[in-house]
Formats: sequence, structure tokens, C-alpha cells
Amino acid sequence: MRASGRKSSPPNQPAGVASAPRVRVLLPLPLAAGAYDYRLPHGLHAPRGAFVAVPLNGREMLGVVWDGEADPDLAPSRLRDVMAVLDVPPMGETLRRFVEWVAAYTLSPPGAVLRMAMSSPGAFTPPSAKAGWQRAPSEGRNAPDPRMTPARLRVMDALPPGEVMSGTALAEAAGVSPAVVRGLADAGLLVPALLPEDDLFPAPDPEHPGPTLLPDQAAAATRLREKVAERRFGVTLLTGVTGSGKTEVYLDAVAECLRRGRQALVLLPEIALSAQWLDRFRARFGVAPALWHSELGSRTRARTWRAVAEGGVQVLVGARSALFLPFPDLGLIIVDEEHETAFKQEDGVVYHARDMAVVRARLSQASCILVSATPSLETLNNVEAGRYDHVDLPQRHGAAGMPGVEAIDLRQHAPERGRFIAPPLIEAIRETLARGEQAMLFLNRRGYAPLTLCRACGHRMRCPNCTAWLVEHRAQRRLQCHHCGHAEPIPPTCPECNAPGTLTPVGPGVERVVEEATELFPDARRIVMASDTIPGPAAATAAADSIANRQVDLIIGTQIVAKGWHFPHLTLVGVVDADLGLAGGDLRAAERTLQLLHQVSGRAGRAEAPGRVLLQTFNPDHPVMRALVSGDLDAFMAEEAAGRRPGHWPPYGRLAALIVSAEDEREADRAARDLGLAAPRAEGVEILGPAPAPLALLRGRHRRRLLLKARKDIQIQPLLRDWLARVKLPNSVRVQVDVDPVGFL
DNA sequence: AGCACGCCGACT
DNA sequence: GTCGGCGTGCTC
Repeated sequence: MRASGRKSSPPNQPAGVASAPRVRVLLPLPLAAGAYDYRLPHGLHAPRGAFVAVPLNGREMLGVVWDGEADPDLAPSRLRDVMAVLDVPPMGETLRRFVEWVAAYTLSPPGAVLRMAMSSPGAFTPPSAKAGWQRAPSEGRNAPDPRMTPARLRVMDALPPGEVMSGTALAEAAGVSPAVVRGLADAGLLVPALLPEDDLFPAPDPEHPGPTLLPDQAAAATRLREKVAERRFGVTLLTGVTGSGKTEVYLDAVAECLRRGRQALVLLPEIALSAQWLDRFRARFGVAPALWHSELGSRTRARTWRAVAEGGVQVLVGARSALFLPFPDLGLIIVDEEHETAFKQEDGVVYHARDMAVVRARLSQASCILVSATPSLETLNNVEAGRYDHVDLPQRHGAAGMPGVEAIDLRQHAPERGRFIAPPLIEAIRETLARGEQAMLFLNRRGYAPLTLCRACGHRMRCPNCTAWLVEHRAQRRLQCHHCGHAEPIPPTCPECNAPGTLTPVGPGVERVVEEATELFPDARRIVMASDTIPGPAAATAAADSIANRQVDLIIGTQIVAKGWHFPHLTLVGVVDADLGLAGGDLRAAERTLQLLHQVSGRAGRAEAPGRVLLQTFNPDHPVMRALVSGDLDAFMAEEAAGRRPGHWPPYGRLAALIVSAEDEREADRAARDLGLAAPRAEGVEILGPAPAPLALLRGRHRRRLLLKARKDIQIQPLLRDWLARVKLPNSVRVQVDVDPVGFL
């Protein structure tokens, strides 16, 4: 919707006439130069933050009037006119500062960050009402219409006079195909009409009677509410074991934020799997919250963006990208499961949503609550240093205590040859099922087998584009790469030695565990929960319901079973390979394994029955296993911290990764070496590498990695900027900068 | 991100 | 002789 518009005029300016004002316009493109200057024609009013349409290279482009002065030296002949100012609330100062902050921190072009803040193209055009049908006004009182077939009559019966229904809804209600509706429209018996807009964003009621809080929960909630009431920046870590009621406690802080008339944002690592979370929200506030995630349809997306900008959304729950929505007055940001790596965006602008949430809260003078049963070392360090407050919920409420965790030493209790479930775990599952309770088998690996090997020559089936084994997916009779999507049929003979029938699956994937469990427990009703069997919110809800309704005895799944489910009848969790995450040289491998296994363990025994967790491991003495068995996670994290402190590893120092990639391996090596030679030399700064990146070949590109490690008091962004500016690399080489890298990639 | 310009293989 | 592949470079 254009408030005002004007075509560009020739640049010639009559002498002596004051020149038209210039404005800077940031475009949602990764332009290294930043904002461009445009002339603002007389009559157009475009304050800072205004969304404007401008010409770019002969095309129309939307952008935002940015801060700062236009370049007076730019030749007037290069300047073009702002075409129109859009009828959308201008982007606020806070969000503009946030865009700039994220760009500077991540070394991204500001326009690339702006793109995330304008991620709904439909939001900038006037919202169009949806088209539907109603009865033609003249129809009804005349003699029976010969054109009225039985199917058509059913349609007319389904559509009350005066009402408007969408074509699909009408056809469905009448039990006819959409063609019948179309036919009625062609015959003039139905006329187009606009559907009334349903209220997508009903206001959550902070006084809606929600669940009653227990004394310790109420005390924690009071502290969080006080923080919100202060109306200034502060970060609080909220900890508590699974089942301690963290969600209900922080929803109380959301209620306080609502009472103060400010907006609240809740970030979840995987919004698509959060059906049970939404139920709890509804129970607390009476209505569903606004949602934001990548699978939203373009229409809902546009309506949501606009409603947020106009202040019509009080609470929004979303994935990390929701952090860039144009809230006018954000009072509270909650990051649930703050330790989750899903908050790290690895492509495009590389950022960590947990850290950027803290930044946005600071810029908004808002309260920020980080929530986890197993907080990251980064967050714990901030608590210890006094930068964050800490509220802890010590109890698991209800009758159930914490589950008992035991390790099964696979060296002593080996499964049968070619099998992966050890006898003690088989026995425990038998007992559990015999009691009529539910059991869960967890293996964080999709597919049937992670490796396919030729028994004759030892050849291993590898991905042609990546440094990775091909994973057998038996149902599809294919080998798949989990990094690039490459897939091929399982060859009948070894591609290396041509021996027939020698290719053998090695190691377990979740499908193989299903196969084994089917043989061991043929009478148990099973459900498999993996990203390929639970593709979206609807499937997640259905799965959760069937488990809660006891239509399932045995749950077998990958890490999606670890998410915040509440399964009241589940009393046994078996971890098929507890050592899985520990391999490899990753800095946070142990920390992440602990967090994941603790989270899975938390699924066991939440109602009246006590829970039991069995960890199959070859390393029962590993600190991770000992911490899980003893339940003393604090001691583990303290040990982990002690290990990172001396070398200035995060969180006791700063880290950035440069990933150099090229299709040609020699070119990647040469570029990595040249970058290494130009590396900054400074006190307190250390360069590691170049070395092959964790995935040395990914999607057909050879990758090398350099790490810059610096003391915590050193700003690494200027160092990185200078470093990259010093080296001229061929265009075929890409360098990705990852500030605060976590894990692989 | 688009969309031009620009220099080398298979078609009418 | 052209159509068209996508490498390279620019957009206030």
C-alpha cells in the first residue's frame, strides 16, 4: 500500500534551487558497501526507519531509510529518487540498532541481516481478503431450478444464506468435489464474496486461571516477575530438572509482561515439534500464541509480520528467526532450552540466537530469561561472573523423583553378534512391558546402518561429494548421504572388487534397532520417532497423543524423542549408544552429550511410577557417564570449565572459525595457506590451522579451517576484518566467518 | 539477490 | 552463421 508515490525525475537540478534532501536506504541484499543514497522528492515524507520502494538497477526494491548522513560527494547523476513510502509502521530505532549490531558482530553485510528482518515479502503489500462464495441474491424463491443436480443441492444446503465460505470448505462440507462449486459459480448461483478475516491473534489473558504453582515455583515466578516489572535489561538463568515446572514459571513472567503492556517473545529450538508446549500455553492464557517458523505459509507469515509491526501481537513463540521481527516494545525474551545447538544458524548470517536474544533484550531495555535443565558452559560462566542472575527450581514436582541412571558396560554385557541391545537392557524392557508401562529406546542415528562395508575387500561406501559414509535406509533400499542429499541404490556387487553379495551393514541406526526390537518384543506396539517419520507438527501431535493414550508400548527414536515431551506412562529409557556423541575432536562433544542424554533421561518416570535409565557404553568411567549416573552435573560442568580455562577456550576466551572452501582441492589448500600467512599476530591472539575442516569435503567443496583464538578482553571483529581485507582470493574460493563457532560445519 | 555483459559449443 | 551456457560485476 503506497501512502504516496512519484516516478523518478531527471537528475538535473536548476541552479540556485536548494537540492532535494538525500536519504540513506538500506536494502535487504548482502551489499558490502552498506546503505545506498537516494534523493527524497518533495512531498514524500520518509523518516528514519520508513520502509520505502526505491529503484535499483532498473528494478523496484524495498528497503529501509537508514541512519547516518548521505555521502555529499556522490555525483548527483548517480542518485535516483525514492519511489514511494510504504504504509507499514517504520522500523524502530531498537531493531535498526540490532540489525547493525548483529552485522558488525558476525561480520555480515548489514543488508544481509536486514533481509532477516524483512523476511515476509507479502507484509509490504496491502493485506488482501481471501475470496469465498455466497448465494446469489436473487436465488431461492423461484420455482425449482432445473440446473439443480443433487450434488449442487447439497452445496446450497451447506451454505446458509448471507454467509461466505471458501470454495474448498464448501465443497468439503457438502461432500462434493470443488468442480461442483465452480459449476454453480459459472451458472451464477454462487457469487464471489470476501471471507471475513478470522482473528489470528487473540489477546492472551494474563488473569486466565492457569495451573496453580507450588511454593518453590511461586517463589521463582515472583523473582522473574520482578525482573520484568523493572522494565530494564537483565538476564536471568532459570534452571530446574525436567518436570520441575520451568515452563509454568516463566509463563508467569510472560503474564507480567502482558500486564505491563509490552510484548513477549519465546524462542524454542524446534517450534514444529512443540505441540505439547502450545497446550500448556493455552492452559495458562486461554488462547494460542502467535507462531513464527520457517514452515508458516506466506499468507499467515505476512499477516503475522504485519500484526507484530502494528503492535497487535502480545506474545509470539518462534524459532530463532523470530528474533528479527519488528516488535514495537519488547519487554521480555525467553530462550527455552538455551543450550540447544539448534539456536545456532549456520548458513547465511551465522549467529547464535541465544546470544543475540540477550543483545536484543539489552537494546530493548527488556528482561531476558534463559531456560535449561542443563545450561551451557557459556551461560553458567556468565552467572558465575555476576552478569546473569540465577533462579533454580530444585524439585521435580509430583510424586516421582528423578529417574535412576545406570550404565551397562558393553565390554561385560556384549549384545549377541550383529545385535545392539545388551541382555540387561532386554531384561529391563521385558519387565517394564510386563508391568504395562512404556519403554523407550534412544539412538541418535537415522537409517539402518551408518556404514556399508565389503566383506571381501574392505571397501567402504562413501559419499562422492562429502567426507562421510553413506547411510543405508532399508525401507527405501538406498544409501544416503546425510550431509548433501546424495542417494544411490544399494549395489548388488561391491563397486571396488565386484564380489557379489558381500556388502554388509555395519553398526546400528534407529531402523536396525526397530528390527531388533520387533524380534525381541513381537507383541509390543511400537512407534518410531525420527525426522523422517515425524515430518511436521501434525505428526508430532498424533505421535504424542498415541503415546499419552497408551496405544504404544515401545518408543524408538532419534534425538527428537529428547524434546520436551511429557509421557506420563514411560518409565524406562534405554540409550543404545551413549558413546555416540563423544567421538571426534569437538570442543563441546562431552558437554553436548551430557545435555542430550540428560534430556532423554528426563523422559522417564514423570508420573507416579519411578523412572529408570540404562546407558549402554564402552566407557562407563567416562566423566559424562559418571555425571549422568551420579546425577552430579554441576561437578561435571566445573571439571569441563577447568579444562577450558587454561587454554583460553570459550567461554574463557574468544573463538572464530574461517572456513575456506573451493571445488578444487589445491585451490582450497592454497587459499587456506595464504590466509594463514596473512594471519594477525598480536599478543593474546593465536591462530590454529589451516587444517582440513571437520567435513573436509562437503557438497563437492573442499574445506579447510583456520581458528582464531583470543583472550576474552580482545575484540576479534576488527582483527578478522583486517585479516580478510589483506588477502585477495580468487572468486572460486569462499570464506565463511563463524564467530563463536559451535560444533562442526 | 537479480540482471546485465561477455566469451566459447550445438543447432537452423 | 546464431542461440545460449553461466562466470563476472554492478546496483545509490
